[in-house]
Amino acid sequence: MQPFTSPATASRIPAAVVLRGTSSAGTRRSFGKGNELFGEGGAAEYFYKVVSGTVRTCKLLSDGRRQIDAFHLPGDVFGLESGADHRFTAEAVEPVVVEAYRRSHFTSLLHDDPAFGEQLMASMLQSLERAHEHMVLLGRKTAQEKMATFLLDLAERLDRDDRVELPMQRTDIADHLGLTIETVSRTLTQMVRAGLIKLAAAGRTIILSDKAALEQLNA
Amino acid sequence: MQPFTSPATASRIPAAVVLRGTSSAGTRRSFGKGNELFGEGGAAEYFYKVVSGTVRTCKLLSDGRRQIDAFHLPGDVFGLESGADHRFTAEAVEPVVVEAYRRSHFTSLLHDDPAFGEQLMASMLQSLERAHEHMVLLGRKTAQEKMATFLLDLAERLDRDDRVELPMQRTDIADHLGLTIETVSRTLTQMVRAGLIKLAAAGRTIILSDKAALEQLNA
DNA sequence: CGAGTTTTTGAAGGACATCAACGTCTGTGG
DNA sequence: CCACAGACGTTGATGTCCTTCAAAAACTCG
Repeated sequence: MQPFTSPATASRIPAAVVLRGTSSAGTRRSFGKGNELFGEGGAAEYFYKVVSGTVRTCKLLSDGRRQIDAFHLPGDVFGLESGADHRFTAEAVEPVVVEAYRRSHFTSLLHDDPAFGEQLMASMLQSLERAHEHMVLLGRKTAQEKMATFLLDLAERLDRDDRVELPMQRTDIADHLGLTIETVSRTLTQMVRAGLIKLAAAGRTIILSDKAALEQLNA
Repeated sequence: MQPFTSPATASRIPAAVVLRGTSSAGTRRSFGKGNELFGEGGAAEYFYKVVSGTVRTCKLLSDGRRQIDAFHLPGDVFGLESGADHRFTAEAVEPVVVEAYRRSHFTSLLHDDPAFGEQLMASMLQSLERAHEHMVLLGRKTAQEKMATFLLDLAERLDRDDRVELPMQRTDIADHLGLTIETVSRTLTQMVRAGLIKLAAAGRTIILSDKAALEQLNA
């Protein structure tokens, strides 16, 4: 249903975001567009921090329905598990560079490098907050509201004021917002007609022309 | 839209679940049915561990739409925040006893009592996993599937094999599953007719008569 | 340029929501 | 103990937002 896109595009290594406040560095790794960083059920040997690019983490139901629980942008940490196995899949939305940390070092890191431990705690708590926020979106918002929230959030996380370059395609957005690709497309078209946004670069760039209106939809 | 239920019912203090693997204990507190433990936006001075009873944590949209992100049962930890304020509201679904920990002790606890710190980490990671699982439910499951998942999960967490005593009312279930109260009711009725469950005790007890079928719906 | 992929648009249908009324349970006071 | 009021839950009729099915348009990249 959701075939993994072809390997393609080897990735160049861009400006590095290094680990803050600690000396212990992870291993750097690159992944091409569509490649899997780890799969649901696989051993959770490492956890990751995005250096550049975008990662999606998702879960699948037996019949192929997919939920993308988050897109991870540079600086974000993901892949930490309480059990031995990964509970979701992580894939590169676009060419990605990550810093990988051994999970086994996790506990010892916590003790030896309190600063690092706190940073991890903080990023976990942030993930949790995002998850909570996203549950409101999935459970209680309309398609328009979902889209508005998504665009505003992305703009903020990408440090863009009113122009978002989408790293992901419509299918990904749909599976993130709990919609179909058609509804995503239609909702965007409606927003264009309503003057809330403008589409550019083959729909991959979105200009937030009426941010106030979008924020109102954000409820 | 969602009026907080009347105070009522003062709570008796039942068998205690104490903090495992550490000497540092929190402060014990009781809350009556419907009472607020803390509110969205309030200072996050404490975080909590449920001793007995059931707590719901929820978020509200400006127009009153509500999303209950989780029900917390005995042993569960909730209320940890990365920022200074609570990002959601916590209320007692039924009379509740909790153990409250000062958030300010959080960091020091982490250093002084590694066991406690790890336990916290683990419970945060568990929350995160539950959140991910719940996002799949909210974004991609049908009403029937949502209900099946909810019932099976609750049965497991309550250590019940095939009989669930619901601590919460239909409205809470609806706001947890991203449905309306009517759909919750209708879905239960359908399941009764299909022989998957039986209702007892004024609909507050649910007997899982065909667990296999429910698990199939659980996808 | 042309094949494949991604996105958009259209028409029709369905799952769930909304609006409305009725039934049932709980607890309180006569 | 029973009656009654208010809360909670169920059921019915109707509506709508989003999905599904289908096809065309736009874009990508060899």
